[in-house]
Amino acid sequence: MKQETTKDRIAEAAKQLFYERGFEATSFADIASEVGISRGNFYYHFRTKDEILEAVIARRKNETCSMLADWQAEGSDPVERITCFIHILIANQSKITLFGCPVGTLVSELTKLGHGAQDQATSIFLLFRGWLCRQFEELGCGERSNGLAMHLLARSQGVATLAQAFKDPDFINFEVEQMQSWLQSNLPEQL
Amino acid sequence: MKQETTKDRIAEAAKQLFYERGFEATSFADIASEVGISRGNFYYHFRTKDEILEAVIARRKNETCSMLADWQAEGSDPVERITCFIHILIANQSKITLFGCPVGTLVSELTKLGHGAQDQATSIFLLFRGWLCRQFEELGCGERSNGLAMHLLARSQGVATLAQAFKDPDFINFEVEQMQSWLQSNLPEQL
DNA sequence: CAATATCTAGGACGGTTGACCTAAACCTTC
DNA sequence: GAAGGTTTAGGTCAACCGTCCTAGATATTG
Repeated sequence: MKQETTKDRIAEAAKQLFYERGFEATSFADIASEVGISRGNFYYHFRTKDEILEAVIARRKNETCSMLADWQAEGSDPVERITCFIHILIANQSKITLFGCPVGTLVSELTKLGHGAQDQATSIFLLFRGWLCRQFEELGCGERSNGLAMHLLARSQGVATLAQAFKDPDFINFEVEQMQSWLQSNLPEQL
Repeated sequence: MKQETTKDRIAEAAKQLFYERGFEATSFADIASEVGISRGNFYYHFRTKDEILEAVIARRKNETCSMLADWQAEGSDPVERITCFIHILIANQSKITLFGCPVGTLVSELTKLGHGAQDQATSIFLLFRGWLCRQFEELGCGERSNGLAMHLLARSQGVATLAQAFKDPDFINFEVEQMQSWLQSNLPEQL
């Protein structure tokens, strides 16, 4: 692995700030001061704000890919793997309570801004959807697989939105349990 | 009823624009040109942007209140009333596909901005939650009522978020059906 | 050490924003 | 139709935005 470049540090800081404050509300100056560099230097690495956004989305996509690959390796059972997905909500509980889902809120903002990068952001959702779909197929859910994947994705989004709105991390625990029992009761072949 | 004042027209236009483009991304000039008045006149009616935001939220709260009251009047059966709630998703299908849920996206943006009006916006969610909770209580769900209300609210939010992300209005129909069958299978006393 | 490529700092630019002010136009009600 | 409050139009302001430029610092290589 290469050493962490300044460009990486900028992208990482931007990722965090876009998540916490939103894309539009985050200025060059905000990111620069967060990284501890001047705005001019900043401009050397990224010429436009859209370039930063692209880098941030690419970063999130890479992280998602490797996370999904990890889960694929860990659990031999698709049910276990899907459980891994459900548990992101708990792993990121406090951040979600403060800022919602990083992907969902970004997609929503970009859509409202009419920003061209909306599709790129949505493609992160597509990664999850495709991966989940494959898990359900492996479980023998057949044609229903894609619908089940979307359903699970939607449930997660709803939980994140309400947890943020009501500033209630416990709601996440509550709903995660329900999602897991839903998963058990939706398998095609019961024991 | 009083005649529609300029102040009302401004608030209505702001409500629409805040929904479609977001609060931060909407400027005074945008609203003024939408209403067809000058920025100066605009400032006469609302001194600050926060004042407009308050008016917009108050407007949404009033609309929500009267909508809930209407549902209370129409359906004598709590199940029918809850069905009314679920069907907002279909009634606003195309707008939701374009801009998401007006309440959810606003709350999320205000939270990220650290805006003081976040609680006011969340109180719209509270109206729905309280009303739904009362319906479930009337159905005899007892202590579970609040959890069921939150669950339904979360489901709706998730559906709105994904429908917007994937620009897929049909997903709304698909999930609405599921929510209705969920409702039927969660009643305390089956026939 | 010299030469070159890479990185950094900080200032300057047009443009837009929310906010504010003043003067004119529009109603009332005597 | 005069007086006085209400509404409107449009200009001004400082602050900030994304963008761009240049000169100096630092690192790399011959």
